[in-house]
Amino acid sequence: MHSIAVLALPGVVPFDLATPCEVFSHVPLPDGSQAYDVRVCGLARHVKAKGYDLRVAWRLDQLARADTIVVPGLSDPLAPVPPAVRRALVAAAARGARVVSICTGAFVLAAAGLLDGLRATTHWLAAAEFARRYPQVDVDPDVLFVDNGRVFTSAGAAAGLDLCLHLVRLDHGAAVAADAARLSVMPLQREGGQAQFIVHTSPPASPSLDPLLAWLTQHPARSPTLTEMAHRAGMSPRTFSRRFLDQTGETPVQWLLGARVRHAQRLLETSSQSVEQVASACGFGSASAFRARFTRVVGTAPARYRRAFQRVGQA
DNA sequence: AGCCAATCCCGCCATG
DNA sequence: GGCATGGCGGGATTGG
Repeated sequence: MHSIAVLALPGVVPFDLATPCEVFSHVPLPDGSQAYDVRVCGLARHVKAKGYDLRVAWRLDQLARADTIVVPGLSDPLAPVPPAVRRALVAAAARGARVVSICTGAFVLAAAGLLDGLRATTHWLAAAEFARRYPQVDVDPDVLFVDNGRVFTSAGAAAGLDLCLHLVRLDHGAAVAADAARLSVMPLQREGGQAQFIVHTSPPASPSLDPLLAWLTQHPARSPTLTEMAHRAGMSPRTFSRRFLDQTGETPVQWLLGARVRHAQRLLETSSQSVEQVASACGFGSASAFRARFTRVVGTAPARYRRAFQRVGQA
């Protein structure tokens, strides 16, 4: 089983600590077993966290055996990193372990020199200070996370969730990741997702679906057939269907419908267009088809959804 | 609700 | 043999 060590240093942000623990602890594989063994480790048994204290079960030696090491954010990112922690992180990276930071955890990775010459991200409020302290790191505060192959960094707290799900997808495929995302009630890819994270691993040898997905999200009213989409992606329809399922966890038409409904939700929330106008703006041929589809996916009819959302918005 | 035509999806299998 | 591709057929889904 893939082992994950989550590093709880003094001043750890509980939210960032909880994110990898929760996500990786609930990844059921098709055979019913759990995909990951998660262990929280610290320098000492007692760890002072932001807001409350923790008692952790494991020590720093876990970093020597874990396949993946996650470093959550610290409430004081400028706090000096103990030499023992730096050494353990360097050794782990040297033996090929995957190293991941959430939020200001990037400061710890940078202090260990693991981000030198790489692109990285951190919480946007800390990005300027980060750039000042570590000019050898190329920091980009405008993405959810950065994938450097063995080293991963994510922006503010919620982006840690995106990154954890990204790792599940790398390890076990989009279908398992989609299940994990559903357990977290979290979209596997956020709206407009491709531009929000950066992957710096070697480019895929085969043609990618990313340009097509970007084009589809930019033209929500188009209704391309599967054959058209396949042609646009440069593959045969049969191969396109397979690759699409592998990469997104959904079939092409399922994904397209989901994207349309998400777009419709946003229009209902932010515009005053009629339901009929929203329907056609989202590529539905008729308002009745739109209403039926929307209701099935969201659980609420479009007009009711808008009223409910506007009440929440005023509160 | 139900009908129909179009389209999609996915197992199967031949091919390279 | 393993592997990805892509054509085919028919049961499932979708849209009108």
